[in-house]
Amino acid sequence: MINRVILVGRLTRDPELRYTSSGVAVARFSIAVNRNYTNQNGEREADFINIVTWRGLAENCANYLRKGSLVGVDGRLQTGKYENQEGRTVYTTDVVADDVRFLEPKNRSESSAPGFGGSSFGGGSTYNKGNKPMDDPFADDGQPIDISDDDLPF
Amino acid sequence: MINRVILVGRLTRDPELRYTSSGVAVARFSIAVNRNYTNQNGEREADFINIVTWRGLAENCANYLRKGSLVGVDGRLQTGKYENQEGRTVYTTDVVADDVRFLEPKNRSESSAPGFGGSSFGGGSTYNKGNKPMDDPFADDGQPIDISDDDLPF
Amino acid sequence: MINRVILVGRLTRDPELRYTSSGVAVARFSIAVNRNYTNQNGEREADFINIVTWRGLAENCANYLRKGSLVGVDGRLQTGKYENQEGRTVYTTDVVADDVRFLEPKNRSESSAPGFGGSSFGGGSTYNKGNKPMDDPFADDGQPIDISDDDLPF
Amino acid sequence: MINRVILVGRLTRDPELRYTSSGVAVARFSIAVNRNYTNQNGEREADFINIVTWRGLAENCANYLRKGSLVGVDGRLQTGKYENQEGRTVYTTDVVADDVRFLEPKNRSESSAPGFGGSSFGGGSTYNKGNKPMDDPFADDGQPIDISDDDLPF
DNA sequence: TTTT
DNA sequence: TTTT
Repeated sequence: MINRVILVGRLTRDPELRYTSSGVAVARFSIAVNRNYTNQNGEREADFINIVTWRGLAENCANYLRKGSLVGVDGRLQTGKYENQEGRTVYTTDVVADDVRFLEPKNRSESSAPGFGGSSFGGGSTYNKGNKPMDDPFADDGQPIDISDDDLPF
Repeated sequence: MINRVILVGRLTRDPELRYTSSGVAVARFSIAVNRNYTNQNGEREADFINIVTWRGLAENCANYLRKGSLVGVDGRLQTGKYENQEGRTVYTTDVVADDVRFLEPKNRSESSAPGFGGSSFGGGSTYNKGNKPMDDPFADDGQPIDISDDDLPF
Repeated sequence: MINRVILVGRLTRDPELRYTSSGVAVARFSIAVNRNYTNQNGEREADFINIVTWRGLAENCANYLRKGSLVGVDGRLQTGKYENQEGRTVYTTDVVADDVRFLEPKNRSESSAPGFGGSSFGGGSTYNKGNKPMDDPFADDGQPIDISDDDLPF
Repeated sequence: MINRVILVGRLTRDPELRYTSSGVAVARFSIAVNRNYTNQNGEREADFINIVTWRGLAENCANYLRKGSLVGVDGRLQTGKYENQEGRTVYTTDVVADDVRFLEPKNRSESSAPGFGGSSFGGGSTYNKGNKPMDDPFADDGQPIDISDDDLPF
């Protein structure tokens, strides 16, 4: 059925990259999405949403995103549950991203995220085995960086 | 910031209608959104998402929706937390709906949801105090019922 | 960049199926999306939006959808232009669908769309060459039919 | 029915502000939304989408956005038609924005958009007659500027 | 467990 | 009529 989520927000921490036992990359991070109003105390609140990305997109996120990075996320809501230490069921809600866009100009990222842009795009990754040319994410034009995973079958 | 969720799914239970201490209606329900694939066991899984609606929309949902009703939801993700009985922090994620659309023809709903259509649209509600005519939600054309809270062109 | 459109509406005519010179299926249709308010004359207006689908999804749409079918569409906006007979530039805006969901129970479709459900799902199609089992679109539970194209690389 | 569009793109020109005969502000502009792939010639194409905003949001867009500004748009598709000079029917598709977010840090906008931030927020406007404090769009934190027309929690 |  |  229709299940679509689109968010713009900032990473609350660096992405965490893992690999499944079968070698598939998974990156997790959380973004703060500021609400468009201030509360009774004049404070701007935020919603904190967990993002999960897979495979090439996961590796790109891990390589290029840092705490504070502004991103656009296009994905789906996914719920789950597990038992915690006390045997209580904990319910989870994540956004599984189909696409993550880096919405900051290159220079800002470089200055504000030390050690950020060191690795080449997809370096050390199993990504981009296909026949399409890999775009340079730090293109000459200062436009938002595309870290899509569009070309892959799943 | 941008925070948008669009879902189509079925209510897992009847909506629960409450009123805040200041008299504002709030309806809560959960919808099952079937995933578009089957898992390893050939089963179709679903995501179960909590929906919150306010004011006139809440009352309309309470009046017209029942367990099993097919709806379209347009809203925003909202996260929160509270302390449970053991003093553990529980994190919550809900969709606060701006709009809920009833996606079933009148007749199906009547037969499958006994006692469903009894009350008049918005009856007993503070809704529709404005000057626009209230549409009959069970229109003559079998088209989806609109139970929006936003009756203005802009 | 982020470009996402989600619509629920009814087909204004049967889908039109074509094939590109390289054999790729394309289906086009238009849906009417009723606005959630009535105009000054008490009429409910609609927006009429052109939908384009490709490959397996195109064939499924052509096989299963008819004028009047209620669908959910998840896709992207795509603009283009061409020269008309008088040499004037005509600008076009379409939604290229990633996913189309059939939002009607099996029985309603059969009665209201004569000749509709005759062919088997994907019959005569090049779709589903992959290794995933094909779901019966007319499942036993009256739930909306999934005609996704998820498993394909583009 | 469900009709939702979310876009991130850059203005192709300065917004054009008009007022209806009854004094309602309308701003129009077009944004370029880059596609997430390059075409056969290695070029990155874009979709060019017309945005319409009303009232306070229109005035904020006119005050704060310029050609090249990066924005997030949350709105609905609206189609129309008119007769051109030769009596031909021209079909139009616009996005009527519920919300527009300015996705650039303050400093970048200042340097790249000369004369941009001169007027005070909503200056000369009928907007913000309500009782909520107006947020400074150029806040101290470099966060994206909120130029919403919906300042209420629900 | 929260960003700017 | 197209942005970076």
